[in-house]
Amino acid sequence: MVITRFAPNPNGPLHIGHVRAALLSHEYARRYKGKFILRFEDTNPENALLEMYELIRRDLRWLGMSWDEEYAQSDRLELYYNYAEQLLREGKAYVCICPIKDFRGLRDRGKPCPCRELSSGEQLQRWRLMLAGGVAKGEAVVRIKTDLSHPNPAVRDWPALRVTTKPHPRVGERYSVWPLYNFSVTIDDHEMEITHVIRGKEHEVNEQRQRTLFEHLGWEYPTAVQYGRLSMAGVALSKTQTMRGIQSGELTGHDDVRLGTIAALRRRGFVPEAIKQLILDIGSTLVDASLSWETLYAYNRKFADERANRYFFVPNPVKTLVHKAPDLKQVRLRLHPGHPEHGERILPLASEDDALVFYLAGEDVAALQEGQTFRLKDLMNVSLSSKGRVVEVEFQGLELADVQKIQWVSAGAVEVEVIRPDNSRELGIAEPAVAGLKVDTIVQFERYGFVRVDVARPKLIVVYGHR
RNA sequence: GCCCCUGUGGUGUAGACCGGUCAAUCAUGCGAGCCUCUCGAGCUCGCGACUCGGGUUCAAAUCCCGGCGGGGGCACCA
Repeated sequence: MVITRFAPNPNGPLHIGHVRAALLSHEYARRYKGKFILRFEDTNPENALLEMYELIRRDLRWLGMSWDEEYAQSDRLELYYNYAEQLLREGKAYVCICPIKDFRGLRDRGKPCPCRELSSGEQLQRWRLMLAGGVAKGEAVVRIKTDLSHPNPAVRDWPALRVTTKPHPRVGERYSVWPLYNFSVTIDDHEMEITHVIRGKEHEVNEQRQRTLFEHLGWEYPTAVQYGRLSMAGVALSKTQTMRGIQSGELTGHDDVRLGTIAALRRRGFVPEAIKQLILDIGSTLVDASLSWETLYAYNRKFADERANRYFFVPNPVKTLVHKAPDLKQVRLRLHPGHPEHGERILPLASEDDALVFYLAGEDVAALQEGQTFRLKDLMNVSLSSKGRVVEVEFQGLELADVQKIQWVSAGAVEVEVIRPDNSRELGIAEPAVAGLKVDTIVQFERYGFVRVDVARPKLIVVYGHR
């Protein structure tokens, strides 16, 4: 049976790069009717954050993933201790108390450090002292013995467990000896009977380290698949940078629209199917890929266009008077041009003296020439008389004409604030029907773009997704 | 510096393991047109690539060597 896992460090929000590991692993397990495991790799009490566990689960669920088992490595310390002790007893690991500089000097020359030569009895003694809290942070580390002539110094006698005294957000001060990444991964991948490990190529050296431990324990290494780095134009994906930005207040949170986090993408109205499809299409080549926003938009449009109802939104509105128009009170339009079953919306018309009153987008007005005929979309043709502080136009007819069509707002305008992808704000007004929109709804503002309702009350705030 | 990986159109990919069917797939992008009362969607046509040099071979995108380019790692982080 195929068993895969996604093993995030709960030290920050998931971004599109992490999702690649998760989605590929999940998809592989599901495709072969196997098992998918979620495992929190929270063995560094220094940076694990309690709120991230649920945030990560939420992102995974949102993307349509489900897991058959869930673990947190912070619950499994005794297990790691048992293996550490076994390795020390069998002479396959040792407790090193050398200053790190000295150790590296020896390692780089392929020489053993004095600790490596001690008997297993002495190793166990040191180990018990570590466990009992008799060793300060940084004073001792358990190392796995490897071939000291390995061509890559980075894999020689790598560290497996260390002392860390900071309380862990989940298990508090119960432990002061914590396993390091390569150690706990190896133990868990074997204990959980993982058959396929899918991960980024930054783990290439780690894989070599982990293989040495699998050999010591007589275990078989799972099938490993690696993929290259994923970057997005103009987006910092790094967790540390993200967390720093949030702490300094430069970013509004883990869902700041400028970020490439899943939370940010969700906020901008990307649908999970689009993200999933894109990631699966990118696949798992070892070459680094730089994703363009255009591609992400294209994937999202495929889904969003079908679902999103249409509304008129007018940024930077300019008051416009239509003279000689018939006395119309309202117009009724479809919510979605291709889906009559979505229903209709009503746009009431305002009048002032003998004229109908509209609001048009400032940019649209600026582009119009005097005398030019254009169409208030779905309503009437008009021609521009003059552009003052108020724009004056003259009614030309109701029948559809082959002229430019622009959206408009008349009576009952609703104020809308749009959060742009660079986190700047654009203000405008929309037709009254938007007042009933619920948070999270994705709609299309015609000729403007797809937006997602971020806040419904008291003021309507939407986040811009894309054209 | 040392260890390792990788190079197909603007972008993302298929093909490479098992050389010929590849004058190279699909998507996106861009251009033209059709359609649609959106600058959105849909449809049609078009543009655009095997990093370079050598070698092996009847035959190389595919195998080998070298150059150049890109990336990762060299943490008592994950």
